[in-house]
Amino acid sequence: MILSLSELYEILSQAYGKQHWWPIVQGGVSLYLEEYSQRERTPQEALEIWIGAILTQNTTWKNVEKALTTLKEKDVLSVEGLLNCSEEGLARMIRPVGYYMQKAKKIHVSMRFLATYLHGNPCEMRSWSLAEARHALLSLWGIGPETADSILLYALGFPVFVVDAYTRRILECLGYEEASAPYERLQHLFHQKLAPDVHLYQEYHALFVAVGKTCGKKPRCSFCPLSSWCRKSQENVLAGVERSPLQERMDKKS
DNA sequence: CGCCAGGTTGTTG
DNA sequence: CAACAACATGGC
Repeated sequence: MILSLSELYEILSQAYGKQHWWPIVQGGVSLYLEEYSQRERTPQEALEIWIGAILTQNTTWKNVEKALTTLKEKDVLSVEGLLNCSEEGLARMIRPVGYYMQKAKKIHVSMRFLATYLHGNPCEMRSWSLAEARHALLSLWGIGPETADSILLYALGFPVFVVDAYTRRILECLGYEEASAPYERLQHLFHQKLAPDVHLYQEYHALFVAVGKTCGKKPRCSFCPLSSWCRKSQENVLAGVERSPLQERMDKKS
């Protein structure tokens, strides 16, 4: 039998502990505070999460941290502040995240939306229905399903499950047929099997990222808490796919 | 030097 | 609708 989604959560939760997502950047470092799960995000925090969700598209968080730090130093991490920057100027400030021209434009599009429909306050979206809010986000250029759901779940506190590349990879390793299904179908699987609990969804997605880092395209099965349930683990050990850094150097020489 | 990272959009069969 | 290119920096 394959692991149920509830069992999977328990295993990851015990292996990695509380993740306290989504982080807020302060003094150049990311803070993962317990209080985030005990109160609603402030408008300022919600905006930072919104921007961060765009910046982190196909990029490491470390680079997003740098960009957010620069935006704070320049004191432009606000709807008005960002709209007062030219897209070129904004692009320069977020350069480390890559795709900076596109992302600068994406940020402007979102900020114009916030200024026009929400008085510049993302938290006002909490009075919308989940369906309306999600539809509005997806209509914005630069916001796809994962970014929309990250904003809904982490900035606004809607009970939506965030699906990402790691989610697919892990589920595939565990033998789930749905792993390659379209985004909404995979999301439906989680909504169907788990209670609509915001805190659970926030932690669960963060845990997928945590375990996903040990199970990249270079699997490190010996450090993975899922190895005994994982299809690939056995194959990798037998086929010698998992290499130590030393072995990898040897491979390159020959 | 090559591959990859908490995706999205536009183009093509 | 699936497959693919383009977008681009930083870390290992």
